Amino acid sequence: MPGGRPRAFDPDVALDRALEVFWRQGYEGTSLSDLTGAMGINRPSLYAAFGNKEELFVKALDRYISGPGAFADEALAAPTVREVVERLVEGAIELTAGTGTPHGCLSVNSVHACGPDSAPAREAAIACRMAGEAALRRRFEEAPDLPPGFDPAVLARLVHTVTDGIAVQAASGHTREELREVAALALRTLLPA
Amino acid sequence: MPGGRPRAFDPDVALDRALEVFWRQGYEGTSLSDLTGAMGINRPSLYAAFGNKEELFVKALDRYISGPGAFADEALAAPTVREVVERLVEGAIELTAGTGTPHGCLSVNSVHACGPDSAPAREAAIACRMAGEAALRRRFEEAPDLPPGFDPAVLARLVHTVTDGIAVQAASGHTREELREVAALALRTLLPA
DNA sequence: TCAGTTCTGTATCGTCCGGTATGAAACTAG
DNA sequence: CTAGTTTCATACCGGACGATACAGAACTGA
Repeated sequence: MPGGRPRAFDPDVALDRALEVFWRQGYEGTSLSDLTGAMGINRPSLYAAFGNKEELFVKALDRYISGPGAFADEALAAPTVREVVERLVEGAIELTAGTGTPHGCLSVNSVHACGPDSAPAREAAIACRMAGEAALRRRFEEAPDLPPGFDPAVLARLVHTVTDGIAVQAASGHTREELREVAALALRTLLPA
Repeated sequence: MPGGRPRAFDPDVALDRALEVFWRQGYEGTSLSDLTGAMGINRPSLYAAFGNKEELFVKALDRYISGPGAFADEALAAPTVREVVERLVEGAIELTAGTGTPHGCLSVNSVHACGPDSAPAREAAIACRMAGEAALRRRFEEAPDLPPGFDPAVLARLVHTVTDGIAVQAASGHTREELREVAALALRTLLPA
């Protein structure tokens, strides 16, 4: 029972590099050469470690959700409905228009990978999005401070719609400060303090 | 001075077919074979009539704006700020989640075509979006009924953010009815009647 | 030392990509 | 009918795509 030749790269950092490329260029806009170049490995190593382009994307998406996108789950623990929404919106702005990371949202981006060969990546992104929206709805359903006349499911969908819109605006060049103004107006009209 | 062999296809119809393909599959997800197949013409005819893939996309985007997307300009003529917003949001829902057309928004979709070869298409989409947002801002700047405490530029950006979000939601499978509930909540909190 | 195993590097596979050369077909003007 | 012009249809271009075969290198256990 042997050990074999050891890996010359760290799969975790390689996956982080892959995530960064998918985030910046989208699933359809990213080639294997882009990936191997950024990951610092060659093709057979990529296939041995991550399967293929689709599986690598799914792994990168998981890492995106549990890394840069972790604020979304954490926000649900905030004590009030307003704070939950506030932290979600602010987190979305930081995620999609912050410094040091590509502009836009990997998940929103991947929803728009609708070419014939991109169905698996697209469906993985949609599944993530549905799960996030369902969690937000459940949070509102159990909220004693939900304002009267607010349907939990509709509010969750509206918040999700606004964060999606923020991601699109960030991807098309709006700055963090511009989006903060938008978020402030949305918050003060939707849930006056 | 001659006439030459007459065209065997109607360029307007062919452009509409191309628009439909770009709308459904995105710029990066659409190949020339997809286009020629849907347009019912062959490659040299496409190049002679429309230039190349990029130029064809820009022409299709123009048609999208002046056709299915014409509600956006028309909405600006509504008498009140609230009606302008109402018509924009309802038009966005109909455009992106209506029947008989692909789900999602061509312009929002194209913002996410961020591969190395898609820069021209992406920039054309962004230019369209900026022009639309600027027109909305000017409409609000000249509105006597703008509620106090509302910055015209920020309101325009927020409305645009919501319509962008609606497009993303539609692209990821939400129905027209679900989005109507979202729009109703957004409207009644943002601009109470 | 050497068989057994795993990874690396190169070179390549077949396919599809966007784009075009070429020649026949279909028209107009004389 | 012919010359000139434009479009159509086929067949093809070089290159990039995602994915892999293969051989040598680097390790473990005996």
